[in-house]
Formats: sequence, structure tokens, C-alpha cells
Amino acid sequence: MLIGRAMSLNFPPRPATSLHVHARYTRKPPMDLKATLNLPDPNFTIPMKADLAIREPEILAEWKASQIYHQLQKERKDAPAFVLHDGPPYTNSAIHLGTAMNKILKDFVLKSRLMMGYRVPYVPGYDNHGLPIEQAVMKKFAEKKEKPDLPTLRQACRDHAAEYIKIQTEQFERLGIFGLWEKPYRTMDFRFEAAIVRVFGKLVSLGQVYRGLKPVMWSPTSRTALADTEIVYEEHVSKSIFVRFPLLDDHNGWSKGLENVYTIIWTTTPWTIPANLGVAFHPGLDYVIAKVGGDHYVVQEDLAPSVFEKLGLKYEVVRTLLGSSFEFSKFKHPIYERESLGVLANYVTTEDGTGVVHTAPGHGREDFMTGAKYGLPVLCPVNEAGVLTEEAAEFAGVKYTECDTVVVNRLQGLGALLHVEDYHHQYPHAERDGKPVIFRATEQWFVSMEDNGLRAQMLDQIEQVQWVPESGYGRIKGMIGGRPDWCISRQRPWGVGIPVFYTSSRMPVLDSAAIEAVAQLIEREGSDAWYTKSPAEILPSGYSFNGETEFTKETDVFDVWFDSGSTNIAVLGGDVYPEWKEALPADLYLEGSDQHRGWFNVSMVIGTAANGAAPYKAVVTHGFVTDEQGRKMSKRLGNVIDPNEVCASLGADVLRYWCASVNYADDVPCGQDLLKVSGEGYRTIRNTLRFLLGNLYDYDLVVPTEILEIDQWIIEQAELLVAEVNENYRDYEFKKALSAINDFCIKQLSAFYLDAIKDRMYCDGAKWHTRRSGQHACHVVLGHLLTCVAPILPFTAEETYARFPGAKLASIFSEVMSVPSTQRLAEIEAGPLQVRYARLLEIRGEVFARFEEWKRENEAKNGQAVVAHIREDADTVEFLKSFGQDELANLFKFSWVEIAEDPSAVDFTASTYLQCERSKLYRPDVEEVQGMKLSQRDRRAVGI
RNA sequence: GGGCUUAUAGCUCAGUUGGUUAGAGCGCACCCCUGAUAAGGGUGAGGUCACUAGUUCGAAUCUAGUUAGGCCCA
Repeated sequence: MLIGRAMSLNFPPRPATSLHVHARYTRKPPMDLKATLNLPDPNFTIPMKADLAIREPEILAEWKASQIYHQLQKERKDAPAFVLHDGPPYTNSAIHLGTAMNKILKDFVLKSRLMMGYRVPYVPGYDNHGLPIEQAVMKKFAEKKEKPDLPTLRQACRDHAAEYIKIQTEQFERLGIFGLWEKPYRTMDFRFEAAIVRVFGKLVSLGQVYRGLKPVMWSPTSRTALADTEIVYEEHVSKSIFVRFPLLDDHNGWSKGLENVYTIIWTTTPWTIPANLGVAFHPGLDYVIAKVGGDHYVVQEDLAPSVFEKLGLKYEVVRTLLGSSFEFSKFKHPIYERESLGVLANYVTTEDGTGVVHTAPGHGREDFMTGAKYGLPVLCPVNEAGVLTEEAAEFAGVKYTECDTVVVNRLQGLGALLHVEDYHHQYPHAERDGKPVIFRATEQWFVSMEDNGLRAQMLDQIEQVQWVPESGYGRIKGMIGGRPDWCISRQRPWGVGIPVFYTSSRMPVLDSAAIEAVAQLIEREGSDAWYTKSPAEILPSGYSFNGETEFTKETDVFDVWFDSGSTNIAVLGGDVYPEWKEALPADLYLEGSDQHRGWFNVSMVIGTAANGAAPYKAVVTHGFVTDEQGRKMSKRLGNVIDPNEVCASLGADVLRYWCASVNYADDVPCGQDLLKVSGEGYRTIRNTLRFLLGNLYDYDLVVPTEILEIDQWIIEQAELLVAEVNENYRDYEFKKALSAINDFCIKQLSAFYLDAIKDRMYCDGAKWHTRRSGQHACHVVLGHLLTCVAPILPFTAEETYARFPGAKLASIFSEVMSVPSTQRLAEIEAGPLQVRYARLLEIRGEVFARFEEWKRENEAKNGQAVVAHIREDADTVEFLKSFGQDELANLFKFSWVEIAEDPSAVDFTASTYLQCERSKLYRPDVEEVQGMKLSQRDRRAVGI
């Protein structure tokens, strides 16, 4: 039987001829030597094949059974808290890779802080109200050809949201995230809805809320406001008109010396002319004053030829001016005795018209913004049926569609109309009835940014917050600094009703007692009750306001951002459920960078307005997931990665590994190839854990009195690792933490230490202090490694910890990282081992490189029976000798190492020593005893 | 179009206040081991630091612009 293969090497003096390798049959030794070795026990350690798709759900079940989240809260109840306040995902779909990444990053924070010894509460949240859910539900009704009434629709929305809360919760839990999953905050929870109402009440009482006008898309046929998503653009023929506005006052003298000066606007909505309050110019474009007969017309330079051609006028340019010149000039409204102000706007283009834009703040979003900037009123002389009102004076009672003739004729009669024609374009129509919509200012509720100095206060708060990455600071600052007053009204069915009653004269009842009555109702019966109960049923009996006792209810609901902006108060404030209560501000908010405009922003507004301070101490933002080419993920491109599928195939730990391996501050690439790479990286770590643990199957947990030098060194290395990883976690640098762990496993352990101790671990006597020293080091290193790895690979860490000798606790997450003190770190740095082993590794690298060369030159295959002759200067020789010759063979992985003081450097020869049949090493001390060739150490180990 | 942001090896990333020959891991190639074995080890080859123009004795690093992505707006 072929039980072993020995190399017979014969090296003639160089130049070498071919190297002959013979296999040789040996007789069977009288003892089963392999059985006397202390090989790692594959049944003791974790299996090599991870099978995460199967194993992870088992671990999840154990965590669930042991109520790990509650257990950890209990264990840490007296520890300092680290509060990460969850931003609620919207509950209208299963989770996608972006949401998964967000939650995983949060969990890195949660688990790493747990490993640092904090109490780490985590109340996950869900955002439930709003348009996308409403639309999904409406679609379902449409398919059934049903038209639900309001309570039915709202109930369907509620059910829809509840369904996805369930789905998302399962999916998030599958990722290994610890939290209060059985009692997350849900913005549609009755008590949460009541909390939203109370936040509004608080803002009202502070005087932060006001009622104002704002244009929205409005369907005159169904008399309702529409959301952008309910609009379809269809071909439409409008009357396009060119109208001249006479100049009243040129503000800074740009028309000096000219008479009969006009500007010409172009519009496709003649019915908005009665609402005109301004004419907008682009500040950076050139405009000409064109002389036409005795008149002078201001139009944009590039458009002048086409405009005058259309008007059939011959013109002559008399002056060219920058658009900014016309700011604050006053023109006369073409019909009324009223001014139209010259304003500047960047949206003015040279694509159509005259480069001068008719501005009616009550009838356009941009017009509204510009009007707000210049303090123009929001004039909206059109009622909800699309009929012009008394404010339109002579046009009162005219339907807006009739204005195409009525207003146009009037302009013609006044000589203000220069041209009219049909204009074909895409125009917004209501999806539901296919009829054209109009922009119409309606009364809305606003949160003021200026009252109570809110904006200034927020800008000050921004300074107090730590923004990670730092660019977030500039981003939020710009957005808070520039954001207009917050319109919190939505004319939608699915949301929390704005709790305002109106008197018979439509005066809003802004009274905290009334609002509190609504809050109490909603707390009991949910926000649906606001719709089903009458004011008399809601308000306390005998309630009166300004002597009035008859009321109607507001029909608007809150913008969903008002819901999510209130989470800091509703959740951490503790009024909704006491178990959610934590100190404000939270330690951390962690969301995608789009939330600078979203959640970070609204939370700042509500937190600062209601509590006088930002609701967070630090904000971490991450980028978005792209494919491997850096392109957005989309169904169309077919590059979408589903986190649920990844969990079901590669496992959550692999997905988490990917998450930790990328730089979340930027956009992060993901694809099948990258996940495969993550899987390989994961396996490297897993195998290192496996091997360390495999050597501990008979460890007695007694700390040896004497620890070998190299074992001390690896323990020091592990301590340095813990210190570094701890710091990386503290700074939210998960990528750095992972790469430190990775490097440690690969470079320090696999490529060096574990190789160097194998002979000792396998061949020394099981209970010898040398082997115990190695086991002790493996045990310590594995312990450190597990605490480092646990936040990123919780399943694998837990799986390993379950078999970890001496594990006293039920879960790895009950452990804490054993971070070396600064004193200990200084001791390590100052100690001799760091320098000593760095030098050794350097020499080792050189010897290995030289050995590869030698193998090529000598056509040798391997170095199993090779003696390395390291010839160096006296100092190096002395240095190497200090390790001891036996140990050098282990450190360099040669059968034997000879050292000599000689400048001719490294050389190799075939070993002339006998091979030990037990350790397979060719050593000078191998002797044949009792029919076996054994080295001295091996003889001792087998007791002969 | 505007604000913010990114671009370094095939991939993921390091590269301190400008300063020798730009680093690591993975992958790849070649080799070894077969007592970590669907593992492990060794050696090696890979880069015009997106592009262009500047500043400087010297630029991956500073400035301006260009190109291509991303987020938020318009």
C-alpha cells in the first residue's frame, strides 16, 4: 500500500541538471502514527460549506425563540444608550436592494454599538399614508370596475399598508436585523395618527401654522385637486396669443428717450390674463428694444426675428439690454388699471414665445414661486368649477374655456392683442375623466419657516450636528436655507385629516381644545373617524368658538412628510408607547442622501419648531445602489438585484459582506459578479474561523503559564485588530473594519501564523504546554475575531460562538469587544515583538522569492525535502538564531533551515536527513526506533 | 440648466499637509501541498491615477474646464 511519498532529491553542484523525483514504497509502520496526531476535528468546528440559505433561518429561529432583542435590552438596561432612530420605509412594495442596504448599514451600527457595550434600542418604523398606496389600491378597484366610497377606500389603503408591513418585516428580519419587530412604529397606528395631530396642535399653538393660497393641478370637471401622478399629457389645441403691456415706469431708466414702450408676452392660456400680476425676464439673456413705427417693443434678442415675422411687423433694433435691467419696472395690465411687475426668473427660455413670460401667481407653480419672491399676491379669480369670479371683474361668470374668445376679443378691442393662433401642444389632462386640468390657487395649510425665527434656528442647529460624510452639511444647509414655507395640505383621501374645523363664515378654529378633541377621537378610533363623525360628535358637548356652535371640517390631509417628520416626537417622545421612549436628540439618523430634502429636512423642521432643537446628533448618509457599470438599477436594463433572492441563495451574511465591502458614502455598485466576489471573501473569513476553532476541540481553557513568543505576537496582533476595528465602527467606517478583518485573516493568520503553528499543534503532545500555548492563542484570537466580525456577519459569528469553548453567554451579541486600553496599546507598540516579527516576515518574503527562482533553475517541483541555507550578515544571523533552529523551520516552512554568516545570501539543497514518518519533516534528529523513523520530538509525543 | 457628489490595476478599495519606483485584498497566470482539502501556501504579471490645460523645482493630490455616472432640484 502506498502510504506516503518521499522525495528523493539529488542536487549536483550548480549548474543544475534535471531533478529526479522518485516515489518509493515504504513499509507499513508498526503504529498508526496519524492517529497520534492532534488534527483539527472537522466535527467540532463549523462546517466548511456554509449553506447559509438553510442555516441562517435556523439561527433566526433560535434568536426568535430566545427573544434576543429583549434579552439584550435587559442585559444592557443600565448601560449608556445609543439611539438610532429609524427612518420609515414606505409600505407599498417588497424591499429592494436599496432598502436592504439601508437597514443593513443601520444594523452594522446597532450591532457594533452593541459589541461596544451600549444599550442599543431599535424601533423600526413604517410610513403608511400617502398617494402611492392610494394609487395601488385604486388600481385594484379599477380592475374590479368598482368605485369605492371614502371609508372603503381608506380601509383598503390601510389593509394594503398592513400587508406590506408584514412582508417587509419578514424580509428585514431575514437580513439578521435586531429590533422591536413585533411593535414597530407605523404612521397609521391610531395612537401614532393621534400623535401627528398633536404635533400639528403644538405648531398651531406656537403660531407656526398659517393658511394661504397655492396653485395646484385642478380638475374643473370633477372639482378636485389632482396629484402629479393623476395627470396624463395629451395633445391639445390652445389659443396662443401675443399681448402687449405698456410700460408705466422703467425703474432705472432703461427706456430713456423712448416713447410708447411696450413689452410683449406670449401665452397659451388666455383665461389667466385676468390673473396677471407680472412679466418675467431671464436675468442673463439679452433683450432688444425694437422700433416698430412709433412704438417700441421689448422682446428677447434671439426671438425677435421670429416674433415680428409672426406679427407681420417690420422692426429696427434701437437698444440691447440684459434681462436683469427690467427688474422692478412697471407695466400696465392690458385690460385692468393695474400694474404688472417686471420680475426675473431663470425658467424663462428662448424656445417659444417672446422671452417675456406672463406671470399669474395663482395659476402656475413657477409663477407662484416667482410671485412669492417678489411679494406678489396670489390672485385666483377662478372658482372650483373653472368659472371666473368677481375678482375678474367684467369676466365674472365666464367659464375659463370661453375665455379663448371672450378675453381674446376684449384684448383685440383694446388693441392689446398683437396676434392669435391655434397652438398644438401636450397639455395636462385628468387621468380619471380625460378632461383638461387647470392650475388654480387654493387655500392650503403652511408651516412658516420665518415665524419664531425658525429658519435661523434650524441653520444654527445644523452646525451642532455631525454630518457624515461632511458634504451632507453643505447640502442640508442649502436646502434649509432655501426652502419655502412648507405646504402641509394635500387634497387626498389617504392620510391623517388636518384637524381643523371651520365656522359658518369659514373661519378656521385654531384652538388647542378642539385639536385635542380630534386627537382623542383618532387615538380611540383611528383617523377614519375624522371622516365618519360629525363635528358635534367630535367636539366636547357645548363647544363654541367665537360664539359659534356650528362647524364644518377641513377635508385636506397632511402631507406624508408631516407624518414622518413627526416620528422623532411620536416615537422617541414616548407619548405613543412608553417602550419607545428615548432621549432626544437621537444619536443617529442614517438614510440615503436623498433624505436631505426629505426626512432629515422635515424632521429638522418639526423637531426644531416643536422642541427647539434638531432631533439628531449625527446624520450618516449613503448613496444609491447601481449596477456594476455604475448605472441605475431598472427593470428595463434587467440589472436589478433582489435582496430576498440573494438571501435565499447566497445568504444574508454574503449580502451583508457586500454591503460592508463597498463605500456607502458614494453610489455603490452591485451585481451577480460582485456578489460572487463577496461570497469568496466571506468564505475566506469563514474558513479562518473554522480552522481556529478546529484546533480547540480539546482545549482545556486553562491559560498557560508560559506562552510562546509567536503566540504572544499573534495575540498582540489580534488586540491591535480589535482596537482598529473598534475605531472603524465608531466612525461608521465599515469598509475599513472589514478590510482590516480580511487582511488579518489572510495575511497574519492564513499566510503566516496558522501555517507556522501547524507542526506544533498537530505533532506536539496534546497536553504539552507548547500546544496549549498555541491553543490559548487560537482561542484568544478567535474570541477577538468573533466580536469584530459579528456586526457584519452576525449569523456566522453566532454559529461559531455556539461552538466556542468557554462561551458563557447565550449569544455572541451579549459579549463585548475587548478593546485594549491605551496603556496596553502603548505597551504593544513599545514591546519587541512588533518589530521583531515585521523583520522576520520581511526576510521570509525574500527567502520565498529566492526559492521560487531556485525551483525554476533546478526544475524542482517543491521544497518538502529542501534545506534552506540562509546566509546573511552577522546581525541578521544573530537575529534569526534567536528564534531557535526548530522554530525557524516552522516559520519558513522548510524541512530545515541552516543559517550562516556569509554574504552569498540564500541557497537551497536537498535534505540529506532522514524523514520523520510522523511529522514528515527531514531533520537531523530523526532516528529509526522500534521500526519507525521519528524525530526526537515525535518519539516523545508517541511515548517512545 | 442649477446645487451637491464620484472617476486610481479586470473587481472592491487605500493613498496623510503636493515629495523616491502609486499600495492592499480579491481575481488572473504559473507553481506547490493533499494532515484547513468544494480548503491551504508560494511567486508573478496587471495602472498615461477619466480627459485637457494651468500653478509648481515637483501633481493621483492644488486650480479651471471637458467627458461620463449618481442624488436633489428646475
